[in-house]
Amino acid sequence: MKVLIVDDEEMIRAVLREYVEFEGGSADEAQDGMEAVKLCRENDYDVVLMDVMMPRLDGFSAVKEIKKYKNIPVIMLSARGEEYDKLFGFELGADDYVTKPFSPKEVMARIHAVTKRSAGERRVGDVVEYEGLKIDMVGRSVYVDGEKAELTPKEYELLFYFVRNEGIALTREKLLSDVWGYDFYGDDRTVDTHVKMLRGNLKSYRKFIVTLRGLGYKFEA
Amino acid sequence: MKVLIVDDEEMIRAVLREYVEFEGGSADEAQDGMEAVKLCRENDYDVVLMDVMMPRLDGFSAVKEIKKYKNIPVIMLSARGEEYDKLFGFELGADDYVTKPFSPKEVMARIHAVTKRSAGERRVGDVVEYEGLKIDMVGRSVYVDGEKAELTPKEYELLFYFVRNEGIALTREKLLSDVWGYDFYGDDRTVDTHVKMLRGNLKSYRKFIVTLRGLGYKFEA
DNA sequence: TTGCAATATCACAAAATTTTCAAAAAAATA
DNA sequence: TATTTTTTTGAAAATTTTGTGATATTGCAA
Repeated sequence: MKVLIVDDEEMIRAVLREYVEFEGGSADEAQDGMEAVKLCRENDYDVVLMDVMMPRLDGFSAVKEIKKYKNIPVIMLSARGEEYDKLFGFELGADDYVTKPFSPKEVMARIHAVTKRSAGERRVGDVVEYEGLKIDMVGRSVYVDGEKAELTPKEYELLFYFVRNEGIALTREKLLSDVWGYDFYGDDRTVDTHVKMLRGNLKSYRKFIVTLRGLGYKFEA
Repeated sequence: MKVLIVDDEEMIRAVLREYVEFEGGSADEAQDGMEAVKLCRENDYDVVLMDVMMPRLDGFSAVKEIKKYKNIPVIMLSARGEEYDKLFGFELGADDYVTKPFSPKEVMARIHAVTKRSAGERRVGDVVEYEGLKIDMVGRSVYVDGEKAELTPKEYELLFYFVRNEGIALTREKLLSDVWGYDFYGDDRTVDTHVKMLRGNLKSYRKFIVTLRGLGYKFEA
């Protein structure tokens, strides 16, 4: 497995490289987006780990550039809570993201996930349709029977998260920690309210969001 | 939740302990790495908060030592500016780090994050099938001859517990303590009622839940 | 700053679930 | 077979959980 690690902090690169090599992979390093683009043009990588905040060319722009000519899975580093929102604002093709601070163990798990993703699993960049419900995660738009649904940012995030975890039972805690952020300290029932609003906007397709009594919710088409 | 707080400053230990206990957890304290290693050998903690700079045995060495024989999540507490130290800690098996001065709220959030993370690593068997009985623990759904069975939360939990302990004789006491919780104060016969309901929902596959007279029940396929 | 939209909290009614309990049924025992 | 023990069952009471509307708070742009 060949990995490209893009981060301006040498220590982070070193730690990630160590983990990749420990598992028998090899890694190249780039200090910024410009270098990353250049290396990707010259080499074939199985996956790119890309920091967001970097000098010269930032992670978002680098991904955009790389994806123009090569379809390599990209995992973004950083993008916490609020930045998660921005992630969708850009027209990028990141396949996954990891919030800092991350444990290298977690990063490795994501690498394995994106490199051998099974056919049925969803990626951030997919456009999916369930009956008359069309969801475009890159364009950040949702259509209900052909009509554009105006969702709030949280509603988009929640829906996208549901879709990426189709068929999986999700507790309120899991939703709060993954959609709101691991440092969200608040009421469980906040989830309920947002589910209510989201369901309202999905009109007849509210049925896809199933209540799992005593547990939480699940997206099921 | 049981936490081990390792720091040579008594003030810091006290503050952290207060927050842990406020949230219903309990905390032990160690003044240095040596003490921490000793306590970890003797007790089971859910998470360790470990300072880096300490007399006798520093935080890194302590983590290294502890991780040799126990896989406990460790959060490093490091002073600002110790950039190198943070990452070195990661390499040695720290699961997260917090820079001083930290807000107790932040520390608590990280505690929740790492404890959830290690708990989530346990793989719940994906989908199992016994003849026409299909059980999907991840999706929290059960199918009887292709038709979805609508179970109540306790019925799901009970069934999943049975399946995870296939072929093992389970007393009512054991079931109550594991499925209902060790703090359940109530009638033994409650189990019977739930077994009845569950059997009813499993239709012809009720046969898998075997009554062990004078003992309890067993799931046997 | 104000005003506005988005987000979060809360309380309560409605709905669903869990528990209790006692009678009936079944199994074991003598 | 009669007796005892244990399990099954049904039904009501008690409890928990969810959906929703009202309200408070936050964040942000003008």
